[in-house]
Amino acid sequence: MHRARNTKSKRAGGARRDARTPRRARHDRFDLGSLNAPQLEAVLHDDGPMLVLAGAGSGKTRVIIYRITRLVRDGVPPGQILGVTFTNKAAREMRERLTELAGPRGAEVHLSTFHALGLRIIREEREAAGLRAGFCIYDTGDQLSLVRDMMRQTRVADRRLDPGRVLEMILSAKRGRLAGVEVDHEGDEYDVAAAELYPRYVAQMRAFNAIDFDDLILRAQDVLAQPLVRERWQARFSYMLVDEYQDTSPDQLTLLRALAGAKRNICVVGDDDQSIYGWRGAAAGNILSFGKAFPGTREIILDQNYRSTQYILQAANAVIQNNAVRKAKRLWSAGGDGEAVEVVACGTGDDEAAFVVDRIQQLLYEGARADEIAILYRANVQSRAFEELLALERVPFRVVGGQAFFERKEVRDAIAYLAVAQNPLDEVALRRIVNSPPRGIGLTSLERLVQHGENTRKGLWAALVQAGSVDGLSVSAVAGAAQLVGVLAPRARRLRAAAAGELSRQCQELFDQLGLRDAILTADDAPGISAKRLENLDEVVRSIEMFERQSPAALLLAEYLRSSALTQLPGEDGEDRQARVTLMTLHAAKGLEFRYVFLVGIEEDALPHRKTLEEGGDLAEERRLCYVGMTRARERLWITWARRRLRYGRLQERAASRFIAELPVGAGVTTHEHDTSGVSEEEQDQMAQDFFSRMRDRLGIDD
DNA sequence: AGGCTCTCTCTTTTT
DNA sequence: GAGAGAGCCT
Repeated sequence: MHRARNTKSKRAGGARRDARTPRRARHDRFDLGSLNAPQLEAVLHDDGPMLVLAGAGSGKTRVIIYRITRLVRDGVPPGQILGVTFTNKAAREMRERLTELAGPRGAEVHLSTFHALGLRIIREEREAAGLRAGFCIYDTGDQLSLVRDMMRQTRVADRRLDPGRVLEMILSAKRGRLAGVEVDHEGDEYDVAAAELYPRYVAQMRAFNAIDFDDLILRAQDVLAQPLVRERWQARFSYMLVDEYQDTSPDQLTLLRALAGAKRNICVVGDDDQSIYGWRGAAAGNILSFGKAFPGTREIILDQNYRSTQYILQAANAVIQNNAVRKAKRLWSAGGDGEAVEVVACGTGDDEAAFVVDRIQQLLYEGARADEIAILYRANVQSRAFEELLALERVPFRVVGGQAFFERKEVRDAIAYLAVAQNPLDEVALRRIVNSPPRGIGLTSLERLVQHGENTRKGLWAALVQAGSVDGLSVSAVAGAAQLVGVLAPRARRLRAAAAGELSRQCQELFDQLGLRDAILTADDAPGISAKRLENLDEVVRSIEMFERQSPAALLLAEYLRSSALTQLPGEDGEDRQARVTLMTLHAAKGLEFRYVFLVGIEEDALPHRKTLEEGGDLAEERRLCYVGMTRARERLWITWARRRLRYGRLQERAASRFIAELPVGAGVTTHEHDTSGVSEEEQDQMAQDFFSRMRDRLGIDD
């Protein structure tokens, strides 16, 4: 095995990269000879369950694509193959690479997210799933609105309880298919509130003909519990492949088992060391006990890494091996050692930002592209200091994630109008739009209408239709209701029946008639803002057009609404040709790779996050997060922390993360100080060395 | 109904 | 220190 030189020129680095990243090659040609032994074994495996433990950068996706292509080449009808991913993005990527490798037949393979798969089953088995036609899907925002409304209405919890937390409790009871929420501690307001609201939540969802994201999995599971239905679906898919298996929940596993049936041709691919979504229901245990769920499982380990240098892998391995419960594997690479991983102790948060931005500028000066560089952190707030300095220094950058997407009120409103047109029982949507744009129906009037709707058992929409006979409404409210009903009712039927080609036009007309554009223009936002919001509104109509073009004609509106709940509308800067430095959370970075990576703010309370430590959370998951971050780096990795940091408005003393102490300093990892507050270099070095020997002592690690 | 001030908290996030 | 949300005031 040749050892690439560590220090030499960019050219060497470039050539080496080409040689060892065949999986990213532009035109991947089907060539079994390009696979390593375990990869080949996974691709050639015939029938029966298989678990592929794919370490970071081990060519995981490529194995999936190759396996599918191989099955198709061996005569399996592509329509009989089901590939399941977690995100739309992953599904899209897989589709592209598959069509490239397998040709047009690759397009016939079913690739979908878990939730889209659930929806498909529920849609086709709607009655068995206990739903009426035109049912709608509630996203997290809708769920929260519902919980807030319920809290207001029942008064059970009108004090300052966090609706999100109440919702979380309701959902976890629902996931566990419990009859109710248990009141563990007599006095606990949250227990009491959740116990009271749980049955109401279920009843409301039923009344609104709505299901939430969890229901997509749970109801599909219910439907498949019926033998005839199950057999039908089992017959449809003869081979299943599941990506990112470490992120599956127990419910998803149940669904998979039902689909796999007696054939058990199920291949799951994942990495227990990259399980970082335990907090949202993923069961890392799924991957560890896959062999129990499917006896006779063939287990394959992909531990050859094609991404990072030896030093980076050694450092990452050293950290992750401190996790007690994991599948033993150790990433290795045929590449060279590369440059040492640098741990940088900074004086303050400002020093840290200065160091990172300075290094970035140096890299750019040496010819690196900005999009080969990433700054990764635990929590979104940590991006601030880096954003500011990068902006000041005019280094192009983009911040991934945050919220932004969510709060496009005008988009949500427009969609809510369509949702009501489709399903007048959808009261979350109806409440949202009833007074937006303003029609004189304030909170008091709305509550009266809701009450009337409940009393008559006909719902809010019916109450609006007969607003004239509802007690205690103001004249303006009655007029407002009449106006809303007058516009929406006659259009609703035509919208529901609209075929491809007319739906988008009709929506546009509806929006105009409702005065959505005017409302945006009248609102006294800054001119730039209202222009943006108008654009967003147009974007809605455009997305409907897109949908019309690629969908079969029947029930277009209902399908559009459901699919828009499952796929985020495209962000603003989809196509951006300029190379930019990427700033994002460690979570968001999973699955990506960069030539140069800065892991910043690696301090106690931040990387093992305070909350995890306090709330008896999962320290191992924090360590995996660190591992995920480190393994994003191809060539160079910096890990930085600050001794003092301005937080919550005050200067805080900080300690390096315990994960830093787990690094093999001296063996491909170097440390140094970056403190501008006037300490001499010798002192700084001494401090760093002292720090590490103290840390090692404390943790009982040999030098 | 809307705007203002006070108070509280301060992960991660896809579907 | 900053943003969100509740409550109070006009």
